[in-house]
Amino acid sequence: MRADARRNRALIVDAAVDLFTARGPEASMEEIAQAAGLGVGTLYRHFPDRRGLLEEIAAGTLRTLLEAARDHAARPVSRWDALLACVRCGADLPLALVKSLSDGAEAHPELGPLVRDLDATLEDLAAGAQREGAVRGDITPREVVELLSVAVCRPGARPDDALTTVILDGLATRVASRGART
Amino acid sequence: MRADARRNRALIVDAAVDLFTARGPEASMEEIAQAAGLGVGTLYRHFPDRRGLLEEIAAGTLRTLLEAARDHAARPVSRWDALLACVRCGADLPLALVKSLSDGAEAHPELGPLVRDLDATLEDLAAGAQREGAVRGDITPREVVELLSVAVCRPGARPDDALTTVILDGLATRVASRGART
DNA sequence: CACGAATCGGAGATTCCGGCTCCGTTTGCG
DNA sequence: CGCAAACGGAGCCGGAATCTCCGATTCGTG
Repeated sequence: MRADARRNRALIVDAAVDLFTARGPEASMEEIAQAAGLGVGTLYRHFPDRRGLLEEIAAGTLRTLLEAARDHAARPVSRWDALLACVRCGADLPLALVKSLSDGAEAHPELGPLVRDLDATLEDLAAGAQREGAVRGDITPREVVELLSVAVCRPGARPDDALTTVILDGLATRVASRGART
Repeated sequence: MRADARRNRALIVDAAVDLFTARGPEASMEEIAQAAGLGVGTLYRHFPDRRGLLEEIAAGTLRTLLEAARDHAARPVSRWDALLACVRCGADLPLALVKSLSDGAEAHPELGPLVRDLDATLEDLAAGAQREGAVRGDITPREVVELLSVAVCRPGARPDDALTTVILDGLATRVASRGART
């Protein structure tokens, strides 16, 4: 593969992540090509079609996050800390895009297993955190994970912005005396 | 206006609220007509175009909520309770739709003032609740309102579901001893 | 440096889809 | 009963987005 081809492929992926994150998965191929500073023809030589591009990005993101989650889950730290670590990991990934894809009706068959695995891993951590007494017990692990994904799967979400902080605090057991998150 | 015409108009509005809420403001006129059990022609006799329909629904919703907010603000209750009352009021309104409209780029000029007035009223309440010590002081009133709108402006949001409960708890000052929200 | 192969660019053919119209048919209502 | 108001939905229209195609350009190697 020629050097410029590889460079351009990366430019396309970067531009696509930006646009998809900013404007949702219906950003046009034209826009993406333009944002990458390339022609549409180039875009289509690298990816068969819009879905191909979306799937490559989403699958990569999910794989990264899943690996990170399993990695943290395997560490000898509290389940709550492991969960927090996952939240922090998600910060630099285009999760808003992934969420809108997996929410969106059907399609994207290859994403299903990844989403399922990730959910299972996170729900496991959530249940553990509840058993530890770090997370309130009056909601289901599923709800804990959903809450966290609301916090994290927004365009521009940061692990220490107001929404995330408030959700994490709301999730924490009242009596727990974890240090201030400021 | 003939009786059936009035009835059909109501059917259209109901169907449109449902569809717009469920699928966002790009639901097609065709779908709406079908969901209302009517033909497209009928829809277009009642509303000039898609935007007209959207605006009528959104403006009505905003007016209802604004009036309720001002009403609660005028009552001699704590600002926090007034804010909670507003959240509860929002429960039966199609706020997800309104939010996606006012977020969505430009357009809809007549919605601007309503949104501004509503925001001002709510931020006022939020600031008051913070002064009372009911709401944590480490975030801005603006952020408080944004947080509440995240809680409330979702399809299917209920004032006592997991996300709303967690956000309200996270918003509340830790030391405050408000009664349990279960 | 020169040449062939790989890559690019972007105009435009094509397809698709939703908005809106139009007019023959039906229905309320006095 | 009669007529005006309301309805229905097939289809026209315009625009938008996808993807193709081929001449122009660039890489990199002998």
